[in-house]
Amino acid sequence: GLPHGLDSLSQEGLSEEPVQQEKQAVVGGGGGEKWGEPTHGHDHRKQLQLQQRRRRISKVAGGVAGSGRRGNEVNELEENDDEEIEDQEEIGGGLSCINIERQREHPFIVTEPGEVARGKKNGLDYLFHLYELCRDFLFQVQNIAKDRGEKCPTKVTNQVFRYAKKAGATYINKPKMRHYVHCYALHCLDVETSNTLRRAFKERGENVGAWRQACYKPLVVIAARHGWDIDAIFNAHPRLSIWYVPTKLRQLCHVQRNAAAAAASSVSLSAGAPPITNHYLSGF
Amino acid sequence: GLPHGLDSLSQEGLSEEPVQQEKQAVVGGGGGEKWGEPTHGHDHRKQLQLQQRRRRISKVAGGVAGSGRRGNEVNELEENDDEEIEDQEEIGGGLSCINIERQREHPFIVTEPGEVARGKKNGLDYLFHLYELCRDFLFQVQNIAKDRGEKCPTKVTNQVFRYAKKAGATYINKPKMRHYVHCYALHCLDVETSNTLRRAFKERGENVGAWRQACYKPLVVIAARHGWDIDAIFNAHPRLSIWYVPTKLRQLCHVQRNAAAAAASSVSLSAGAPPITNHYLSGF
DNA sequence: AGAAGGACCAGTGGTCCGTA
DNA sequence: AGAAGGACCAGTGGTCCGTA
Repeated sequence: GLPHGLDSLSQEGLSEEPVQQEKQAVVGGGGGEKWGEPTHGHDHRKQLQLQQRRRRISKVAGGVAGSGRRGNEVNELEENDDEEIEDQEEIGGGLSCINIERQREHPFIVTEPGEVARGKKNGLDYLFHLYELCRDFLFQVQNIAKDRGEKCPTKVTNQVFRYAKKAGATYINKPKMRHYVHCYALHCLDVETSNTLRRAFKERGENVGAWRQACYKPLVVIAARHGWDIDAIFNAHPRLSIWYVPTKLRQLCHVQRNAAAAAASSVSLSAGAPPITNHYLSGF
Repeated sequence: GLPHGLDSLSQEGLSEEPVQQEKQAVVGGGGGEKWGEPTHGHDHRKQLQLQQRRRRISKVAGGVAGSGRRGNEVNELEENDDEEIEDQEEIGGGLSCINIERQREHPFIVTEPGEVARGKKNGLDYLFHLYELCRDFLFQVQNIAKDRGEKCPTKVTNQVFRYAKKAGATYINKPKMRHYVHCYALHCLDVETSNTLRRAFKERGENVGAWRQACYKPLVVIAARHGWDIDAIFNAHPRLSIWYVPTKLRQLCHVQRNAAAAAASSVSLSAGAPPITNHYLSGF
């Protein structure tokens, strides 16, 4: 296994207020492995990031709710959905609209296994740790749902992200987690290869985007060994089964399966035919 | 099992045109058990049912599509989604907007196992048969998805209903199928009880709604025997696992579980306490 | 009154693109 | 230029309620 008991690191340019960011310490399951306070971010007061393409009015009400119009057959069961996790403090309410906190997480850099990122960066062990946190949040949402006799999610859904945010884990968000799912998948399915890749890309000084791209190929190789069924591969792994298979990974497996089949059939037609190369996976 | 080779019955007031309603005979899987031409409906030319609360413009484009904005990383893969199942003929296009065909299915009546409904009615064997048809349509959608390397649905989703409609099975629709899922569940899980219930309700001259309501109780009893896990019960059954657990059934199981637990604990407190009665399940 | 189903709607999966 | 994530959008699950 990897060394996970990383040291606390300097929190440069961070934490001007006691942000409630470790409220998820209450999380059940994986529990106590205190994750060495990485260089998060989101504490520095800064210009409010005013992305207002349309700016919906909704303040994202309810919580672990069902969708659609409510049935009224058993309506004695209706509950006013959970505000149990206390509200985040209102942002941008009063006068000081200009100078309000809303900082992003520090960007990831390619780190070796066990290595903690320096400066305003986050390392890959921390990235993978976020996936474990999401898993814990899913477990909590599942327990609440079971307790209430509601539909129980099997995957990390919007509902889980909403729950995580309410619990104070503001550094978890859907676009980020979905972006790196396949990297986490490689880490789960073949740590050796994942670690080797990390070391190689760090040594070469590659950026996170290049490393992320490179994670696809070994996954496709694994898929090939399992009859190209990437869904089955995800579902068979206890930590991976809760994540949706990323669209691009699914497509790559599909393309490669077809390419492999075409190559095989052309070989069977003319025994000396050259293999068909596929350009999606070149560049590693 | 039940006698499924029912005789063809008179098609009173039906079929003025060769409606393409048996196009799903191409369906793979369960195949050939020709289901005795029940008194469907939807052939009689009648006043166009003009439900226009808002009347969306959309003509329900694409088919087995993914949602959201398309990724452009592997965009050579983009396909123009399936119009493979030919379009239904345009309805309400020209002059004769008034006198156009759009009839509903005949209503269900409570029939015994093996009994075919008389007159402009449909029987319960036919109802259950529709669930098998949906299963076949799901298989087809799954095969197409696998073939294309797309996400593969495990349940009867909107996509499957859309596919069924395109395939000409206009008598299949989501509200109907969802409405009677728990009746089909009882039929799957305990045919004996289901058949007994049908005979009893037919004899008493009860309507379909009353029979439908009565199907809940035996299911809750089954759930009690399986630790109240209605999801597990559905998932364990090959024909049932493709259907979402109906909200009301889930709620009833939840309420009954709590009631049973309360009763048990009150018994353990004072051995002679009266059982707590639950009114959701009375009336059977 | 009893029932079939078009149409609606809140919340989903998916990811783009304005932002820093 | 590289990256984080708010916000968007097409299509979903769920079922109401205008209709016959």
